[in-house]
Amino acid sequence: MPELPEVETAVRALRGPLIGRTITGVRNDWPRHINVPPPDELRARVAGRRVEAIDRRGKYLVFTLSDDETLIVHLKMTGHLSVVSADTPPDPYAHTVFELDDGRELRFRDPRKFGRVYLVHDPADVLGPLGPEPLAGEFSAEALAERLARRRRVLKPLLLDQTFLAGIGNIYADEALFDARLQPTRRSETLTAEEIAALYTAIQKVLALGIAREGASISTYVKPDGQKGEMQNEVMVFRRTGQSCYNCGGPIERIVLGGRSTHYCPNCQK
DNA sequence: ACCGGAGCCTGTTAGC
DNA sequence: TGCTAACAGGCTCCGG
Repeated sequence: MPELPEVETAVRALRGPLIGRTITGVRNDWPRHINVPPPDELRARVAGRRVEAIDRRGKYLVFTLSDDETLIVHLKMTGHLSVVSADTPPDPYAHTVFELDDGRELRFRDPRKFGRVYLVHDPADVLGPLGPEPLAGEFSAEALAERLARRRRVLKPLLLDQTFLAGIGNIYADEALFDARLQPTRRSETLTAEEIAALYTAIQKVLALGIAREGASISTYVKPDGQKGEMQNEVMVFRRTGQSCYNCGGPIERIVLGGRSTHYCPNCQK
């Protein structure tokens, strides 16, 4: 469920309680939650390591540990990270738990079990295939145009392709396309220079707004402290099927593209 | 290169 | 109200 703004919100909230802490142990009741290495090896390599930095790349959380170890977490659909006292009642959905040296623990709650944990020496082993960060300074409208020129794809699935751009998911793809006034079914090679500029601006705008509002609590997403974000109040089309477009008053439509629900205004988006 | 469909999981929601 | 089917903010693999 979490996309770039939700993951960024989690990263910012976790730095305070985690940076400087030492991980003393790992519990796991669903081995497939740990992608690499095998759970026993991960436990051995993580124990005694200190959390030195927490960053985000696309939808991944990246924990830089001491001794050249990097812990990477992807929340997928229902993942949630929180730091709580170790005597907090156990959570049956917290399939992977990192015990800390201050009597607290980092819980990776994940009812659908799609999330994954990685421990690597080289973060590129996991993050290598990702496309550019949409909010990074070096990502320009020209860079977007250049990447678009190399693809011939329907816009919506292209925006969801993490090797094209990192971090956009279903909410922010629909919202960016509405803001750019582009039909989700438009093909990437048909965009004019003006439309590419509008898409570039729209992507930056909706992602920045999502971060400012600390994520969209439309389904199950909550911040690490359990509180809801505010981005759900700013959504123009996502899951507004049948409701009135805030721009023209016409009904928002829902179609399926690339197997994903897609919401748009057929009147405003061309 | 790109597209559609199945699969991974389980909880919630929509519809009859 | 109750049951069932559809749906879910992600991503990978496979065949065409």
